[in-house]
Amino acid sequence: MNPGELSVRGASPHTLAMQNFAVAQMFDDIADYLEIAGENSFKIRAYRRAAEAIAAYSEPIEDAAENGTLREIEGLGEATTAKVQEFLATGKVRYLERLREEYPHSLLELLKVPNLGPKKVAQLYRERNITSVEQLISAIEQGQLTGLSGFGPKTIENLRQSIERLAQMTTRLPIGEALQVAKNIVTALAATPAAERVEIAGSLRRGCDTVGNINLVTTGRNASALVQAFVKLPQVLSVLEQGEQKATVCVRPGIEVHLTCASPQNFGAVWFQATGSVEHLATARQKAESHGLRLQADGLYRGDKSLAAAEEKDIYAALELPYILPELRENRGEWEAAEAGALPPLVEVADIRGDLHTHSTWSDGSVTIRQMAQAMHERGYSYFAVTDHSKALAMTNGLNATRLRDQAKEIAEVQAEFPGLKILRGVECDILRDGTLDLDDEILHELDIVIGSVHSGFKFDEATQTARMIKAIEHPAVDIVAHPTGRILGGRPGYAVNVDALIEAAHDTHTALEINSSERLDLNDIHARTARDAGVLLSIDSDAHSPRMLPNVALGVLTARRAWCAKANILNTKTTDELLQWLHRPQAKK
DNA sequence: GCCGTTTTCGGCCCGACTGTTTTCAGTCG
Repeated sequence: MNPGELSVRGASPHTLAMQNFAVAQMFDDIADYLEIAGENSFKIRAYRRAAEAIAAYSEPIEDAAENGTLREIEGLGEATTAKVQEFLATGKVRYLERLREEYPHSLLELLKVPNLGPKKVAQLYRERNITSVEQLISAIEQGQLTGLSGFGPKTIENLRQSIERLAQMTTRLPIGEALQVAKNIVTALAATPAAERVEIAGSLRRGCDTVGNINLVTTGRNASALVQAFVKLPQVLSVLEQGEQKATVCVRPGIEVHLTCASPQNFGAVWFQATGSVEHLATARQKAESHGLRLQADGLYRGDKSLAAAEEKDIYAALELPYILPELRENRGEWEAAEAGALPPLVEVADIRGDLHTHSTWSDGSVTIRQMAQAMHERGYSYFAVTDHSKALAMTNGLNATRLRDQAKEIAEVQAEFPGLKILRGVECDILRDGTLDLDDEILHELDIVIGSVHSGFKFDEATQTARMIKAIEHPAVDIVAHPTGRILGGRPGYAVNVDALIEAAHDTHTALEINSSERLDLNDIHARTARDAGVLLSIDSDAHSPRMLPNVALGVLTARRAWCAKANILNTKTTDELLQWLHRPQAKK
């Protein structure tokens, strides 16, 4: 896809947010090319910062361009401002066009292969004329890399495995991105005259952490007009299928959006079918049969007679069951629970009273503690924890004991300005390779809250990794273990670790485990369910490095709901007093 | 390329690991 296209297509008023995305992408592309070109690393960082600044900008970037306030955005200077304006005016940037003439666009895909950085990509291009992942695979298979300096047998084997893993991960879209894409289309479609109701269905509605494609269900007076409007949306790159009642389009390479039009009378039945899961539907069909009913893709039937099912609850009612929420529809016990009248009450975003994992400019966060406090206050939170990185993570300017004590002074000042918001002194302390913590006990015990995290040693075998993490869980100072499996959606799988053993240790030591709501969603729904069943408290945190990441907790809440979590299973639904009491809990630590 | 400032240019994000080397380059967090 040519990112330039996005901007031209993005001119519709319903896709303003896409402009920020497209402009940020433009700067990221420039940075990628410059890396391959071996440019000055600070120049590259300047372009990355510009990309981040625009992605983080909360208003449409074209408004800032019109108002002449682009330069006020931190990270944009003379050169980048000019490029934003050129891009908005023409959909192109000549500087980037020149880079594209020099380097094939597919080289940027190669950069996404783990263990393959800009230097090696440039080398593969110069010395073997390899310009794409496909060509790299074939070169490896045909032994064309042997003799290339820096590419020994281990490196080549690592690359082969990296490409395999990458292929597995890029076929599915992380839920955060999928929701953005879907909401954008829903908004645009809902604004067309033909639409009455537009709803998200499929795995996205069930809150799965990644989705293969996006499903939408609509009603409207004129189905074919709706389909027409859908395939003509500015986001659509190509139309894959088009009928009277449904259509499938491609909105990003590999990402399909299916639209099904339903009549208002059977909307519930169609939405139910389009939501899934396959397993939940199979059980539903069996139960329908035992009630003398038939569930089909287009509705609910008794014999040949179509029964009205305008809402999903009509389907469950026909099965003499209470409504089952989409997040539970996985055939993981929801039918039995529904029959027993024991469906769990699920935690909601509104139950979250604070955020226990956040960063500030003291380490790698992009805003000050004061700015973060203001954002927390605006969200209506009762408390939040400042948990910057510890010194082992040197790249993030991690804190030692001295700086943590200096930080305490600033926290006290900001605390005085926000009397209704409890600001906890914390740290995200690295769990070192041997399972000890990066800071000594004296400073850790001064803090209100300590998060333990793994940021190194990803290649340990399972037994070593598990023992290392249990050692940290057993440390008396550790309150929460963050992102316990280390996975990044669409980025990397987690390290090898026995999560059941971690959960057991967390249970024995009254330690909470995190559902990290950033691009990780770690723990995932399955592990979180195990933790919940074991009575381990879960903390749904944003891991925010800027205020714009705070709303991500909604994704963590979805994961918790898929794990059958109620409010009581979540640490940060506690009131401030309850939380402070918990932080002083008697710990069965060894 | 951006920023801050001493308004004209120097500083900006570091350290460990891996695999390849034969003393270090590349990648990653």
